[in-house]
Amino acid sequence: MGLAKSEIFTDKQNKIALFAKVFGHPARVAILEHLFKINACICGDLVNEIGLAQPTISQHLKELKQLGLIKGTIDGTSVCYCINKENWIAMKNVMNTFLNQDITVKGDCC
Amino acid sequence: MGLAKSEIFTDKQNKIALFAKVFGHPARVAILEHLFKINACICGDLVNEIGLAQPTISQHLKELKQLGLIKGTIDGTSVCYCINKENWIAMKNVMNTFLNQDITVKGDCC
DNA sequence: AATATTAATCGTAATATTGCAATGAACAAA
DNA sequence: TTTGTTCATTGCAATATTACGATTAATATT
Repeated sequence: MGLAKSEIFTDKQNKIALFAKVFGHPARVAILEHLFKINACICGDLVNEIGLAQPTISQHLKELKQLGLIKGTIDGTSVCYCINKENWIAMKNVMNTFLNQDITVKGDCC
Repeated sequence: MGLAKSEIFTDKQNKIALFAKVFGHPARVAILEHLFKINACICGDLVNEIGLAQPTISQHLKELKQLGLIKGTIDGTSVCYCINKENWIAMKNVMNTFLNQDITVKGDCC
Protein backbone atom coordinates (compact mmCIF):
# COMPACT_ATOMS: atom_id res chain seq x y z
CA MET A 1 0.00 0.00 0.00
CA GLY A 2 2.42 2.69 1.13
CA LEU A 3 -0.46 4.64 2.65
CA ALA A 4 -0.67 5.07 6.41
CA LYS A 5 -4.11 4.36 7.88
CA SER A 6 -4.15 7.63 9.79
CA GLU A 7 -7.91 7.51 10.44
CA ILE A 8 -7.56 4.80 13.07
CA PHE A 9 -5.17 6.86 15.20
CA THR A 10 -5.71 9.85 17.43
CA ASP A 11 -5.05 13.40 16.24
CA LYS A 12 -2.13 13.62 18.61
CA GLN A 13 -0.56 10.43 17.35
CA ASN A 14 -0.89 11.65 13.78
CA LYS A 15 0.55 15.02 14.72
CA ILE A 16 3.59 13.46 16.37
CA ALA A 17 4.10 11.24 13.33
CA LEU A 18 3.83 14.21 10.95
CA PHE A 19 6.43 16.23 12.81
CA ALA A 20 8.72 13.23 13.19
CA LYS A 21 8.40 12.43 9.52
CA VAL A 22 9.72 15.80 8.47
CA PHE A 23 12.76 15.25 10.70
CA GLY A 24 13.17 11.81 9.19
CA HIS A 25 15.53 12.99 6.49
CA PRO A 26 19.08 14.19 7.20
CA ALA A 27 18.85 16.99 4.63
CA ARG A 28 15.97 18.59 6.53
CA VAL A 29 17.80 18.13 9.80
CA ALA A 30 20.85 19.80 8.24
CA ILE A 31 18.77 22.69 6.86
CA LEU A 32 17.21 23.34 10.26
CA GLU A 33 20.55 23.09 12.06
CA HIS A 34 22.01 25.60 9.64
CA LEU A 35 19.15 28.02 10.19
CA PHE A 36 19.68 27.72 13.94
CA LYS A 37 23.46 28.08 13.61
CA ILE A 38 23.24 31.22 11.51
CA ASN A 39 20.79 32.44 14.13
CA ALA A 40 19.23 34.91 11.74
CA CYS A 41 17.54 34.91 8.40
CA ILE A 42 19.44 33.37 5.56
CA CYS A 43 19.03 34.25 1.94
CA GLY A 44 19.32 30.91 0.26
CA ASP A 45 22.92 29.71 0.25
CA LEU A 46 21.66 26.37 1.46
CA VAL A 47 22.45 24.69 -1.84
CA ASN A 48 26.16 25.40 -1.32
CA GLU A 49 26.01 24.55 2.36
CA ILE A 50 24.36 21.17 1.84
CA GLY A 51 25.50 18.99 -1.06
CA LEU A 52 22.22 18.54 -2.91
CA ALA A 53 20.88 20.03 -6.11
CA GLN A 54 18.82 23.20 -6.00
CA PRO A 55 15.46 21.58 -6.82
CA THR A 56 16.03 19.02 -4.09
CA ILE A 57 16.74 21.66 -1.46
CA SER A 58 13.76 23.64 -2.66
CA GLN A 59 11.56 20.61 -2.17
CA HIS A 60 12.80 19.98 1.36
CA LEU A 61 12.26 23.65 2.20
CA LYS A 62 8.72 23.38 0.93
CA GLU A 63 7.97 20.52 3.31
CA LEU A 64 9.41 22.43 6.24
CA LYS A 65 7.38 25.47 5.27
CA GLN A 66 4.18 23.44 4.89
CA LEU A 67 4.53 22.20 8.46
CA GLY A 68 5.11 25.78 9.55
CA LEU A 69 8.57 25.17 11.01
CA ILE A 70 10.26 27.76 8.80
CA LYS A 71 9.27 31.01 7.17
CA GLY A 72 10.27 32.13 3.68
CA THR A 73 10.04 35.77 2.74
CA ILE A 74 10.59 37.02 -0.78
CA ASP A 75 13.42 39.57 -0.93
CA GLY A 76 14.12 40.70 -4.45
CA THR A 77 15.23 37.70 -6.48
CA SER A 78 16.21 35.72 -3.43
CA VAL A 79 14.18 34.29 -0.56
CA CYS A 80 14.92 34.82 3.09
CA TYR A 81 14.52 31.81 5.37
CA CYS A 82 14.33 31.50 9.10
CA ILE A 83 12.89 29.35 11.86
CA ASN A 84 9.28 30.02 12.78
CA LYS A 85 9.88 30.43 16.49
CA GLU A 86 6.34 30.11 17.79
CA ASN A 87 5.63 27.03 15.75
CA TRP A 88 8.95 25.47 16.65
CA ILE A 89 8.12 25.83 20.34
CA ALA A 90 4.64 24.39 19.79
CA MET A 91 6.15 21.45 17.93
CA LYS A 92 8.67 20.93 20.70
CA ASN A 93 5.88 20.72 23.26
CA VAL A 94 4.10 18.06 21.24
CA MET A 95 7.27 16.02 20.76
CA ASN A 96 8.29 16.36 24.40
CA THR A 97 5.03 14.97 25.75
CA PHE A 98 5.80 11.94 23.64
CA LEU A 99 9.52 11.65 24.39
CA ASN A 100 9.20 12.37 28.11
CA GLN A 101 6.65 9.70 28.96
CA ASP A 102 7.15 8.16 32.38
CA ILE A 103 9.68 5.39 31.98
CA THR A 104 9.57 3.88 35.47
CA VAL A 105 8.48 0.32 34.83
CA LYS A 106 7.03 -1.56 37.78
CA GLY A 107 7.31 -5.12 36.53
CA ASP A 108 10.59 -6.23 35.08
CA CYS A 109 9.91 -9.34 33.03
CA CYS A 110 12.24 -8.48 30.13
CA MET B 1 15.54 7.99 -6.56
CA GLY B 2 13.93 7.38 -3.19
CA LEU B 3 17.34 6.90 -1.59
CA ALA B 4 18.62 9.43 0.90
CA LYS B 5 22.21 10.55 0.31
CA SER B 6 23.21 9.89 3.91
CA GLU B 7 26.94 9.95 3.15
CA ILE B 8 26.98 13.73 2.77
CA PHE B 9 25.58 14.33 6.24
CA THR B 10 27.13 14.00 9.69
CA ASP B 11 26.64 10.91 11.83
CA LYS B 12 24.55 12.94 14.22
CA GLN B 13 22.29 14.27 11.50
CA ASN B 14 21.77 10.75 10.21
CA LYS B 15 21.10 9.47 13.71
CA ILE B 16 18.47 12.12 14.37
CA ALA B 17 16.84 11.34 11.05
CA LEU B 18 16.81 7.59 11.78
CA PHE B 19 15.14 8.05 15.14
CA ALA B 20 12.68 10.56 13.76
CA LYS B 21 11.84 8.28 10.88
CA VAL B 22 10.74 5.48 13.18
CA PHE B 23 8.40 7.92 14.94
CA GLY B 24 7.13 9.06 11.55
CA HIS B 25 4.26 6.58 11.51
CA PRO B 26 1.26 6.80 13.84
CA ALA B 27 1.14 3.03 14.34
CA ARG B 28 4.62 3.05 15.86
CA VAL B 29 3.72 6.06 17.98
CA ALA B 30 0.63 4.19 19.17
CA ILE B 31 2.60 1.02 19.93
CA LEU B 32 5.12 2.94 22.01
CA GLU B 33 2.42 4.91 23.82
CA HIS B 34 0.68 1.67 24.69
CA LEU B 35 3.88 0.12 26.02
CA PHE B 36 4.38 3.21 28.19
CA LYS B 37 0.76 3.22 29.34
CA ILE B 38 0.79 -0.42 30.39
CA ASN B 39 4.03 0.45 32.15
CA ALA B 40 5.13 -3.17 32.15
CA CYS B 41 5.79 -5.89 29.66
CA ILE B 42 2.99 -6.74 27.34
CA CYS B 43 2.46 -10.09 25.69
CA GLY B 44 1.24 -9.16 22.28
CA ASP B 45 -2.30 -7.93 22.44
CA LEU B 46 -1.16 -5.03 20.28
CA VAL B 47 -3.07 -6.36 17.28
CA ASN B 48 -6.35 -5.95 19.18
CA GLU B 49 -5.31 -2.64 20.69
CA ILE B 50 -4.34 -1.06 17.37
CA GLY B 51 -6.51 -1.66 14.34
CA LEU B 52 -3.98 -3.19 11.99
CA ALA B 53 -3.39 -6.75 10.83
CA GLN B 54 -0.96 -8.99 12.67
CA PRO B 55 1.76 -9.00 9.99
CA THR B 56 1.64 -5.20 9.87
CA ILE B 57 2.06 -4.85 13.63
CA SER B 58 4.82 -7.41 13.56
CA GLN B 59 6.63 -5.40 10.92
CA HIS B 60 6.37 -2.17 12.91
CA LEU B 61 7.61 -3.97 16.03
CA LYS B 62 10.59 -5.21 14.06
CA GLU B 63 11.59 -1.68 13.13
CA LEU B 64 11.29 -0.51 16.73
CA LYS B 65 13.36 -3.48 17.85
CA GLN B 66 16.02 -2.88 15.20
CA LEU B 67 16.52 0.66 16.50
CA GLY B 68 16.75 -0.76 20.01
CA LEU B 69 13.79 1.18 21.38
CA ILE B 70 11.91 -1.93 22.50
CA LYS B 71 12.82 -5.40 23.68
CA GLY B 72 11.03 -8.59 22.74
CA THR B 73 11.47 -11.69 24.84
CA ILE B 74 10.10 -15.07 23.83
CA ASP B 75 7.69 -16.44 26.44
CA GLY B 76 6.22 -19.74 25.39
CA THR B 77 4.21 -19.19 22.25
CA SER B 78 3.88 -15.48 22.79
CA VAL B 79 6.43 -12.69 22.91
CA CYS B 80 6.77 -10.18 25.68
CA TYR B 81 7.40 -6.56 24.65
CA CYS B 82 8.60 -3.59 26.60
CA ILE B 83 10.46 -0.32 26.25
CA ASN B 84 14.26 -0.53 26.30
CA LYS B 85 14.78 2.08 28.98
CA GLU B 86 18.48 2.79 28.52
CA ASN B 87 18.17 3.15 24.77
CA TRP B 88 15.05 5.29 25.08
CA ILE B 89 16.93 7.72 27.31
CA ALA B 90 19.89 7.77 24.93
CA MET B 91 17.55 8.48 22.03
CA LYS B 92 15.87 11.23 24.01
CA ASN B 93 19.21 12.92 24.57
CA VAL B 94 19.98 12.89 20.87
CA MET B 95 16.57 14.25 19.97
CA ASN B 96 16.67 16.91 22.66
CA THR B 97 19.96 18.40 21.48
CA PHE B 98 18.22 18.87 18.17
CA LEU B 99 14.87 20.11 19.46
CA ASN B 100 16.32 22.41 22.13
CA GLN B 101 18.62 24.41 19.90
CA ASP B 102 18.92 28.05 20.90
CA ILE B 103 16.03 29.87 19.31
CA THR B 104 16.94 33.46 20.24
CA VAL B 105 17.27 35.12 16.87
CA LYS B 106 19.20 38.39 16.82
CA GLY B 107 18.10 39.81 13.51
CA ASP B 108 14.41 39.88 12.74
CA CYS B 109 14.08 40.24 9.00
CA CYS B 110 11.18 37.79 8.52
C1' DA C 1 0.28 -37.63 17.28
C1' DA C 2 -3.13 -34.19 16.01
C1' DT C 3 -4.69 -29.70 16.72
C1' DA C 4 -4.56 -24.95 18.30
C1' DT C 5 -2.20 -20.61 19.32
C1' DT C 6 1.02 -16.98 18.65
C1' DA C 7 3.94 -14.35 16.10
C1' DA C 8 7.53 -14.04 12.35
C1' DT C 9 8.37 -14.14 7.40
C1' DC C 10 7.38 -14.15 2.41
C1' DG C 11 5.33 -12.25 -1.51
C1' DT C 12 2.98 -8.71 -3.62
C1' DA C 13 0.14 -4.52 -4.67
C1' DA C 14 -0.51 0.30 -3.86
C1' DT C 15 1.43 4.45 -2.70
C1' DA C 16 5.17 7.67 -1.02
C1' DT C 17 9.74 9.57 -1.05
C1' DT C 18 14.04 11.14 -2.91
C1' DG C 19 16.78 13.30 -6.34
C1' DC C 20 17.69 15.83 -10.36
C1' DA C 21 17.47 17.69 -15.32
C1' DA C 22 14.74 20.78 -17.63
C1' DT C 23 11.92 24.49 -17.50
C1' DG C 24 9.51 28.56 -15.83
C1' DA C 25 8.71 32.90 -13.17
C1' DA C 26 10.25 37.01 -11.11
C1' DC C 27 13.16 40.39 -10.67
C1' DA C 28 17.89 42.87 -11.21
C1' DA C 29 21.65 44.65 -13.99
C1' DA C 30 23.72 45.81 -18.28
C1' DT D 1 15.53 45.07 -24.10
C1' DT D 2 18.67 41.55 -23.32
C1' DT D 3 21.12 38.96 -20.03
C1' DG D 4 21.91 37.09 -15.62
C1' DT D 5 20.45 35.54 -10.99
C1' DT D 6 17.65 33.13 -7.86
C1' DC D 7 14.39 30.04 -6.65
C1' DA D 8 9.95 27.31 -7.61
C1' DT D 9 7.73 23.83 -10.37
C1' DT D 10 7.27 19.94 -13.53
C1' DG D 11 8.22 15.42 -14.96
C1' DC D 12 10.35 11.33 -14.33
C1' DA D 13 13.25 7.30 -12.67
C1' DA D 14 14.84 4.73 -8.74
C1' DT D 15 13.91 3.24 -4.38
C1' DA D 16 11.31 2.92 0.10
C1' DT D 17 7.21 2.29 2.82
C1' DT D 18 2.82 0.47 4.15
C1' DA D 19 -0.49 -3.09 4.44
C1' DC D 20 -2.11 -7.67 4.31
C1' DG D 21 -3.09 -12.65 2.66
C1' DA D 22 -0.75 -16.80 2.82
C1' DT D 23 2.47 -19.45 4.88
C1' DT D 24 5.82 -21.02 8.19
C1' DA D 25 7.97 -21.90 12.81
C1' DA D 26 7.64 -22.77 17.42
C1' DT D 27 5.45 -24.13 21.24
C1' DA D 28 0.99 -25.66 23.91
C1' DT D 29 -2.88 -28.43 24.53
C1' DT D 30 -5.72 -32.29 23.85
